[in-house]
Amino acid sequence: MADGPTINTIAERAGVSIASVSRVLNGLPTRQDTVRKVMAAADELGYVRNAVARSLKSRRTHQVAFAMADVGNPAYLAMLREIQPVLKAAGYRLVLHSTDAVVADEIDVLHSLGERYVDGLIMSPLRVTETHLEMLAAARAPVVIIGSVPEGTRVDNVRADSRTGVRLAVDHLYALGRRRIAMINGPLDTVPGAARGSAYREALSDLGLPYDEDLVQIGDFYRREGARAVAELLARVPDVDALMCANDLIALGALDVLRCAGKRVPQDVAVVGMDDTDLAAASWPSLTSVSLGSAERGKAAAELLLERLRGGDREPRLVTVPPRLSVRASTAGPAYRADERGGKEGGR
Amino acid sequence: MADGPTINTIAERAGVSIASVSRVLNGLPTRQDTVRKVMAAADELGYVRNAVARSLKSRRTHQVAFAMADVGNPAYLAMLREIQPVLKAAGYRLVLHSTDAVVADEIDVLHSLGERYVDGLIMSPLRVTETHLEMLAAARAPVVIIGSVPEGTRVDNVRADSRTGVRLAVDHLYALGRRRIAMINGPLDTVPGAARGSAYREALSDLGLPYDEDLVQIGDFYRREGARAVAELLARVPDVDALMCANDLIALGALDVLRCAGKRVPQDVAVVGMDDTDLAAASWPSLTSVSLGSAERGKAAAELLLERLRGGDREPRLVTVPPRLSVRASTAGPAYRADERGGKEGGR
DNA sequence: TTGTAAGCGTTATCAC
DNA sequence: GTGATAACGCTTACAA
Repeated sequence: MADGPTINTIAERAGVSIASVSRVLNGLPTRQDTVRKVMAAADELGYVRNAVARSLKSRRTHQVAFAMADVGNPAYLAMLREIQPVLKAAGYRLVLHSTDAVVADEIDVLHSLGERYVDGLIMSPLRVTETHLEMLAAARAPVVIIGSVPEGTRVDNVRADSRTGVRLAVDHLYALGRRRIAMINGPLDTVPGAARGSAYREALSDLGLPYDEDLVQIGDFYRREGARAVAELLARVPDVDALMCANDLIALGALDVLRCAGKRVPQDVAVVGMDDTDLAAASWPSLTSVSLGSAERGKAAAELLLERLRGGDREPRLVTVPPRLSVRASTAGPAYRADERGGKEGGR
Repeated sequence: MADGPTINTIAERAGVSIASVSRVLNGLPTRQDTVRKVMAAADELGYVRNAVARSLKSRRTHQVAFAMADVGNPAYLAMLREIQPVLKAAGYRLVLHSTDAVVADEIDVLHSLGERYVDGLIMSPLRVTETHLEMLAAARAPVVIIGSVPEGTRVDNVRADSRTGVRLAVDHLYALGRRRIAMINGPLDTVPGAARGSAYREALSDLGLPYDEDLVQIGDFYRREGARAVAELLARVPDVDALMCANDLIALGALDVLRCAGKRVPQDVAVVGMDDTDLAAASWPSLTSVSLGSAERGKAAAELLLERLRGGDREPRLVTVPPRLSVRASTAGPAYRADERGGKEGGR
């Protein structure tokens, strides 16, 4: 692990100036003879360009940061899976931050943009505070936010349409004859929690169903929390006939509890998840889920950022990705059709 | 997005030299008055240290790369989930590479270590070639390999014990009375494929069972490939009574096919997966799976690397993580006990 | 305690 | 074409 060779080392060995070395290395017009000498020296020394020095000079790091709320959530991983190859193809490295949905950590990431160790940032905050907005406005590098930001925020923004998404699900449940449709949500002070909660209310009202507070249970976006929430709900409303869960993890928790409680899914209680993650296709019964287009959002975000990095000094853009309902056994059963499975996975 | 302030800007504004600014910023002994002036100027200007310039000077980037074979494989994600916080706590950023198990990409990553954009690398190659070994030997920064490397390779190495892992599974199946235990494996030229294949053979022989080539089916480590492999196997050996699958994705594919074929799991065919990913707990029937300690391996790798980065110029170390069998419904059913579920998930 | 100046490894602008 | 030389933004002797 000795000190690597620099252009100085090469220059000495090749008997030319560092300027010439740099020229050769960058393919600028140079006499053939010089080229040969430099290349030979570089080869022999096993020279590799120092990325840090280049960055200092060029003011570009060829790195992009992706700050996700939670490395454990398959929905964010789906984004990551799309972001990674897009950036890679464009010659950018990916710096991964996990903020664990802690606001302070997100602010940290935003602040650290000033350190200029990345050329841009894709961030998917669970909550958007005043501080977020201030820092966004002052950001010294382009940022793309995945998730809704307040109107008028001057930032590239990719969002899901959870309103339509929830409506797809609720309409589906309604069409199946369900009338006591409960909502198991995450914290209401999160962006998705708030959006999905109000979308549920709206969807019910559009169907002419009453909004019944007893049918709403707030937990958190984890499986165990979901299970707990559903247990509470069941105790309170034993005759619930459908669960609209704010994400797939909650829905899996719901399945656990329903099974324990001896409820049949979907005969007694139909269950819908959101995000349409790999888990939805793998679970039993396989889970009907609303895809909010995590993958597409990731891809769109990466592309917006690249565009910006390529110098586009355009107006901030808003991309909205349409939702899609994947109907599976947890609502459409009991007949289970094998061909509904196996369509979602991809990776090893 | 104007040019940010530098220590020069601050120095001017505070009426001191850049050296003083640097001193204050680094907490070196300085007169109170100077400290105040510098801090005030820095505050007003919204100064943030330039990480690139610091790195060039200090020769440390405070970045570590993790090169994983496949962002889509939950086993690698489990590693990532452990690696991330360990590095973060130590003040390192995580640069994520996905090599898609392409050897050339892995070599690229190894090569790019010479660019010195990271202080170290954790890599989990699916195949280990001569080139890998050469580049490892010549690497200009510390590397930790997750996965087996040949004896004598001078590199920190964290490995799973797939031999014991496979044995746990095969013994379990044997104890359940299964005698026609098939192996559904991935490519034999991969590190895990080779290890798991020979471990299967050994486990059988130790149990006094014959090794029957008909019972071995090679596919790939994906769900769909797993399904295909199992379909072929079933056509050839209809009376197989147990499937030892080389990973959970393959096992999920197996479940798909068995269901289609009208086989009951586990009554007709018992199924065991490997890696014990989240999917194993979520699937139906829930999947008995051998944990090879992905999470622990990730953590161990991160810790080894940090130790090395902190200057330990010690001998290369080998850490082996013990496997653990998680018995679930796909072998122990049909009785399904709800408390077997919900124990594995964690993230949102 | 403070300022001057020399790097860190590049790229890029000059004269020659 | 090529070689000095000056940045890029920072840290750190060394002098004052």
